[in-house]
Amino acid sequence: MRAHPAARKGESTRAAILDHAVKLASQIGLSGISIGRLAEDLGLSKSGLFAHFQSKEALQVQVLETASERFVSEVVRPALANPRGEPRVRALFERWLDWTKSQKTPGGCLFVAASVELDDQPGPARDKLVQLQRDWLSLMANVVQAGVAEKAFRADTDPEQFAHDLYAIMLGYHHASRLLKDPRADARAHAAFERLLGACRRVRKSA
Amino acid sequence: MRAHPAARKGESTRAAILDHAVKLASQIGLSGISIGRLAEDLGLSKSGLFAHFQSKEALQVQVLETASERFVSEVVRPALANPRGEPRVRALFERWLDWTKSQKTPGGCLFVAASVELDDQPGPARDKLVQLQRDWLSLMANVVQAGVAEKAFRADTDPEQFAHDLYAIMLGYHHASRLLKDPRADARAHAAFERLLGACRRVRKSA
DNA sequence: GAATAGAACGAACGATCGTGCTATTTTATG
DNA sequence: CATAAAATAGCACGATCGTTCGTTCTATTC
Repeated sequence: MRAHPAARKGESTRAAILDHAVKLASQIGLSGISIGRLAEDLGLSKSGLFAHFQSKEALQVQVLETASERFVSEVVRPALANPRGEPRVRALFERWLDWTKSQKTPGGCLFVAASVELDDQPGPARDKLVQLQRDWLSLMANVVQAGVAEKAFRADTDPEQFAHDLYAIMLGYHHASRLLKDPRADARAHAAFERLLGACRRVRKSA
Repeated sequence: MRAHPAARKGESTRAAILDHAVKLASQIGLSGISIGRLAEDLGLSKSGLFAHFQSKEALQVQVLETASERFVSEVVRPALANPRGEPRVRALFERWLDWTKSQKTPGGCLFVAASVELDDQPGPARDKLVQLQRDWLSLMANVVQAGVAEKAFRADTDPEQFAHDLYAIMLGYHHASRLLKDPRADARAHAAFERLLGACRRVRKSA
């Protein structure tokens, strides 16, 4: 009677929907994506698309999850393949920069957009985002902490402050490049990064 | 016949509308504010409120202008009253921080929200915002430049980079405090600021 | 191929959006 | 107080929103 658990033709369309939704959300925001717009773009019916999710809220959460998985595989995992200490931190930063410029999110980093959008809107989407951002920040802090343990960085380095500052650099880059279209945005971000990194190197190049 | 140019009872309601619209926009975004919502909150009719502006787009632009005027009178002008160099830069930063926490914008800095929201949406609102942000950044750069000219800061200080980095600190603060509700957000921002300032002080406290 | 479960559709719902019109009320001026 | 003008209300419009329902089409399994 009960069919074997198989049967997953709709899974591919679900993936296609989420893929496009991530793109769209990066441009017009998480709450900006509408079922109707998504359906039209993908050549589906509103109701057919809606059936894949139970609500728009659930869709938004899944959009965040999809973006997170992609972030892990494109930024985090490759960066962690680098040797501990400065190379790993540098790889994190560079891949993070690339992620922001990725065509997969033509509107810039989805998390940046969602962070501002959801900061005053309680609900499952906000909760999911906060969790993801906390994870990301503590991952960065851990990477820095490992560098300190290896004596690659000064012992008085505050890993959490480092992670916070690195995030701020990213936000500054986003602002300069996406809103202001500043051609020096890249250089600005790198300069800020080098200053941050320089402040916690062990060897003080004294005078 | 033609009444003297006087007659300005509607001017006060217009101000009240914009005042509330700024509050609202800081929480739910510039495009989140709806005519109906504004009218209901203020006890006006949709059409009556709408008549004060020619379009929603015009309303958004005026919201930005209103916020800008307030920013100038609450942050910029008082800060410029401080002596050139470090005190003035420090005042800018502190007042900027206070501005973000102001009850007048319960959703955090309106410009931060609008920056992310409008970065991919061409139109007059975006144009206005870009102009305001450019003005603000160059004002900060000028203040730093004046400090350099006065030998308060190192001669090789890049004023525009400083302004960019200061903005990034602000964005990081916003992220930490508003989204993550991090109680250390304030301390983090101040630590970052001191590091930024320390890097361009003239006297190197060598080893 | 018959039976069955999953996927997609079409139509409709109540609500809200921005935006016009036309009255009516309120205000300022003579 | 009368009058002209400005400010606001009332009503309606087309569009779009998220969501539901019942049906149809398309796979999968026997």
